[in-house]
Amino acid sequence: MPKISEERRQARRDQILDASWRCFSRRGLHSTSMEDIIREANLSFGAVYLYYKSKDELILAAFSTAFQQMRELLVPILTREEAYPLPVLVRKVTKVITLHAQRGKLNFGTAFLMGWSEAQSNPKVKELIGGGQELYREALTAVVRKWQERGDIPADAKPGNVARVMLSFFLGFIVQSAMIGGIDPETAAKGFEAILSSQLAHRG
Amino acid sequence: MPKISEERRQARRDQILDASWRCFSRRGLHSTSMEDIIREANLSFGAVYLYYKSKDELILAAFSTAFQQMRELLVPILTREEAYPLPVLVRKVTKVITLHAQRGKLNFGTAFLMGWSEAQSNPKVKELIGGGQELYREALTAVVRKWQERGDIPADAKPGNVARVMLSFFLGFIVQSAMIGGIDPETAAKGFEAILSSQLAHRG
Amino acid sequence: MPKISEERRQARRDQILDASWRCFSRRGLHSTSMEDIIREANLSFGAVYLYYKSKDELILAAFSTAFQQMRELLVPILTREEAYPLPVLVRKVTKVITLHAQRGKLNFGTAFLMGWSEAQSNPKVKELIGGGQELYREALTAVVRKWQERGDIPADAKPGNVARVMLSFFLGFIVQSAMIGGIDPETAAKGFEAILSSQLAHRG
Amino acid sequence: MPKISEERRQARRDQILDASWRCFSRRGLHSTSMEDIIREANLSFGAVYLYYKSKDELILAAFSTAFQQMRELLVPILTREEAYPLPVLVRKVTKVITLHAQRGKLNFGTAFLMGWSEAQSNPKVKELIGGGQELYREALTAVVRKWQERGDIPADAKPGNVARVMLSFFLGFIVQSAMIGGIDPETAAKGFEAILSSQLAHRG
DNA sequence: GATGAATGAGTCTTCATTCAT
DNA sequence: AATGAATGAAGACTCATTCAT
Repeated sequence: MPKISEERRQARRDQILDASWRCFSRRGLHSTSMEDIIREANLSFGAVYLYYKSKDELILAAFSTAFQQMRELLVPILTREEAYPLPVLVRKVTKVITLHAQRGKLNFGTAFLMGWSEAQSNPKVKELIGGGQELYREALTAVVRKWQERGDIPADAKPGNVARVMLSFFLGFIVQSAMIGGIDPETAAKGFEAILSSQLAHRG
Repeated sequence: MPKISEERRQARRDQILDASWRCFSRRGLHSTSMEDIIREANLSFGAVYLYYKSKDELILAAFSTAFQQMRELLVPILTREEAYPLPVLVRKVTKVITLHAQRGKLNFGTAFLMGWSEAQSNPKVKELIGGGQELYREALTAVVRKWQERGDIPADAKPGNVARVMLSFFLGFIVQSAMIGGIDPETAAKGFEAILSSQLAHRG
Repeated sequence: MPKISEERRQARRDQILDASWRCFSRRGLHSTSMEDIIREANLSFGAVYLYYKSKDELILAAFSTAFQQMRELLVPILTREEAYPLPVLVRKVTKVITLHAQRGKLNFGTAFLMGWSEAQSNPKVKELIGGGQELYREALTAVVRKWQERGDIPADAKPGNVARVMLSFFLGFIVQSAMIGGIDPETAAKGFEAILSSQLAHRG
Repeated sequence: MPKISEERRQARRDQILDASWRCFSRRGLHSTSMEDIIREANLSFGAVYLYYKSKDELILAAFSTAFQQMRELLVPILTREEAYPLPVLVRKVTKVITLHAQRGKLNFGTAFLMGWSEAQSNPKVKELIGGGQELYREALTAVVRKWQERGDIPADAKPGNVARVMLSFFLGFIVQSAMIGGIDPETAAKGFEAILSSQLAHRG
């Protein structure tokens, strides 16, 4: 039985993860040494290893919580009984992304880019993040079906295709925000409205 | 004046970059050691350092050429005198991305994710890739203007907003392809067509 | 004056030493961490350090008791008023070694090898074990003298020489048993009997 | 193809092994750090890892060569066409052990004790050393058979038993020499002669 | 130009020991 | 007396880079 409370234990874990993200967003995943994190967290070497068995486990936990936090904000928006119309959905989802990305002093948007990159050579990270994206894709497919039911979208369209386009846009919103900026929820919603009002379909 | 011909010199540089990408796509940027690359290229330590002063320089060159190659394929599509209609544009651009990503045996899609991640902590890479994205955004803005001129899109819409949405989509297409797949040019084009045919705008 | 009874104190010390030997025989002296021992003994870090000031002290105590236990079994055999004849002595001593080595589930034979090795770089252990061996050598010398007195061995032989041969054999019996096996008290006694019955002396 | 000659490569490996043994005999196997060895060999960190992949591999090589060297000296003595009489064999074998143990400044006798101890928790070392001991036991069995053929030893004795006794003695000679000394080839031979001249057999 | 052995600072991780509770 | 979280020095090993040949 631990001497410290589960609460305190969780606080320590959070303290370490927070320090990790401050370091990661400054120097990247692999240029951040355990010593960097340890100093940033004001802990000792041994203390960190008391809570995370290895740097790999720490990295996985860092992504896990970061992605989990955002998922908790997004799921209610995506699974709402009455689906939001497309521009509203775009505005709400990108707002969550933007807010989440600017939590505290650090830019969390970079976390996503790091995660996707890490996933290319780290199977556990790939499973973690890939699983999340598949969940979003399914949720978006359900939204598109609701749009079809109420006649917003042609009934003969494949909802999966539209969901894929929407997911691509949201993922790309993250990339564009982190890389060159100049895009925000309002911009994005307006852009989509213009596309929706277009006569382009007749010329495709 | 170099003792070997410029031609031969360029061949060696390409040989090193090819080997680098084979390694990078297998193990990631930072888990790949110079020795990995050197062995993959069948060269000696000294030889590689004769062509690239450091690993950082090699990484920069690797991204530079990789992104340059794709840009050469995309620019003609984006700057065409008569702008392609949106679904056609989507199909053509995603096709280039897909083909470029599957060049040779290695998955080049991962290269983008690695680049974006590296950019977060490597200013030179950020400038290189960010500059490219801004170029694409400008080119897309020009395309949107043409759409407006011919009445495809409402004249009062800001072309930059639509360009941002399109760029987001293309970037996200890369992410989704590399992370969970299940998306291809046809899927993407069909998804956009469904959105264009929608009545959603009236409910936003 | 200790707050817990001396009896209880000794029980705790034994509990720790037993756990130590279980660990040592599994993983060796230096691959066993204090935590291994603490977990094996079902105690806390602080508890162990209450009884042994350091790992070195614990190691010394572990060897001390292990060698002490065997000495208590061997001394009566070696100091018997009427010395056992050589083959009988061999059988009795090796039997004690064998039994002691297989006490409980763990192979105690390895304890000797570990002790000798540790002695090479740990003066206190060297003194402890070396002192014991010198005692055995003296006891064996006394036995040989008795053999001479009753005419078993030539009177002009140096008893110390014979004692040294016998001690070597016993020590080597431990080594051979632990390393490759295939030797037991009966084998050993039979081997010695064959040597004793030989005509080899006349050809030396 | 290596730039340095195989000869030079071997010299480096020997240089490292020599330094290792100087360290091992001073501080023991596990209290010797790679840095100790590196300093002793006047090399750099990387250089040692160029020749031995890990500390474990270095330890294995150290034992392998140490035991190999002695085996090359002992085998001719043990496999001689006309078997040496027992006291002569004892004198010759123990002389080799003694000389080998005092090669250079360091006491190689400790190497054996370290090896046996290490073998208890290191399967590769156990196989290496155990295999060697089995070889010696077989060679000694062959010697005993020759003794029987020429009538030195009773024909009905099992040669394996006598060989086991002899092997035990030789192994124990190493232990006794390293631990308390006071034994040398002459002492050992004299002790055996006394035993061979005894009347003990009749009282066993 | 080309080679690859050598360098050594830097990395992750372990573990004996302490001390506030 | 007892606990176990915390400490931090020390260990094995890696790897970008250099330079004698």
